[in-house]
Amino acid sequence: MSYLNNPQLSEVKLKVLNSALHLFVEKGYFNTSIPDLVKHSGVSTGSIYHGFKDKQSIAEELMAQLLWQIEGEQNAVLAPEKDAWQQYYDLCRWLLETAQNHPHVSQFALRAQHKEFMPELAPICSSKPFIRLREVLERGMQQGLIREMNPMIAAASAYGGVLRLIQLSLDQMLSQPPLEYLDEITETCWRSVAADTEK
Amino acid sequence: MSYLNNPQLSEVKLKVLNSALHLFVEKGYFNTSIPDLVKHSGVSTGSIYHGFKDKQSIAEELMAQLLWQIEGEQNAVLAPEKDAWQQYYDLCRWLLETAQNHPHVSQFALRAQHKEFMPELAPICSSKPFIRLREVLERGMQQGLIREMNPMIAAASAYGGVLRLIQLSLDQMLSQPPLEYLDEITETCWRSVAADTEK
DNA sequence: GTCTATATCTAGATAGAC
DNA sequence: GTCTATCTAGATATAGAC
Repeated sequence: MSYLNNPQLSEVKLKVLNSALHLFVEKGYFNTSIPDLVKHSGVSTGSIYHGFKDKQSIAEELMAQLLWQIEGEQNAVLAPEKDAWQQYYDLCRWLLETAQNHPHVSQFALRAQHKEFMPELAPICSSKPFIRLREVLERGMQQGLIREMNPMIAAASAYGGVLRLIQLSLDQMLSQPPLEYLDEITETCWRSVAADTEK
Repeated sequence: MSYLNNPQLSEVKLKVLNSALHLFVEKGYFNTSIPDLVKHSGVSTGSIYHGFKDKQSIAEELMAQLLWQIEGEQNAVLAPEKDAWQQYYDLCRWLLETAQNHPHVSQFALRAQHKEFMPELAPICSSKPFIRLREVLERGMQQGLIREMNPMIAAASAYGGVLRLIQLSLDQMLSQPPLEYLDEITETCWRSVAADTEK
């Protein structure tokens, strides 16, 4: 089952967007020509340009769809009654799951240099899903589970390790699939921001 | 003073490489044309192609020069007599310094999707400087300053936060220049891998 | 709405004078 | 070694039949 499956979208648009996700990640946006998309998707040039204004708008619609789907999944993962540690753990599991089961999605959302082909798009780190990652840590500070500190530092430290691990995984630098490291990486990263429980 | 200044290189090659660094980061490799390089460097098309085989080899030589220079600086930073914490701290200061004083260098080395325009280049995380980052942590484990754990996890956690902070800085998401966060981010990230000194 | 055929343009790369 | 002028290929995008 492919990741993109918004029933609002026509069959051809879905085909094109799925091919775009595949090819943009495998070859890069600029190395992917419209004829490449035609070949991979089975949709003709004319139909592509009937559905999309130009090549850039394919990337933009792809990004919008992915963000929409990511946001939905993230909301489903976040159970408000849990404490900050549990929320953090669940979010990290979801991040690693996505990297494992839909590596192209992670790669496009996290690694692509969007500025180069979507100049007016806001950077991914100011997107809703990234903001919610930070919010979990801020709740953790209010709960006393995380020590008081600069929220940006806390976010960089708590999620930086996990995101770095995902990048290493996408670069084939790990011997195991990413989820294998879930407990070890979350416990390790959490220590960096956790309040001292000793005293 | 520009970052690239290897006296082995001819004046024109240096001009071209410095312009390439600037333009590849500002506009991206694929959005930078040879005429763009001509305009920015003041070197003519003919001279560029006299010095370089093709556009790709400009990027390759740029990367090679940067890695060579980075490796030299890293060696100068690493004082072998210091303990692992001090080495880690010095390396992080050097990373943040580079991001602050030569953001284009950090951006090209850390963020560019090299695979897309230099297909046969090894990923940056398997380069010598990245390996040395990991070695410092392994020495830390031998010294008992870092708890025993998967070296990849340790590296992802200890450096992931710092690298993440650098990315946020390059994305203009921080209010202060990166070096301002040096102590806070290193102490925070180090906690994640530090051995328990209590017992 | 979907297709094929094609127009147009710009990039990378070269030729050849100096 | 450096320059200008130019070639050529392949990309995006369009036109127009069905």
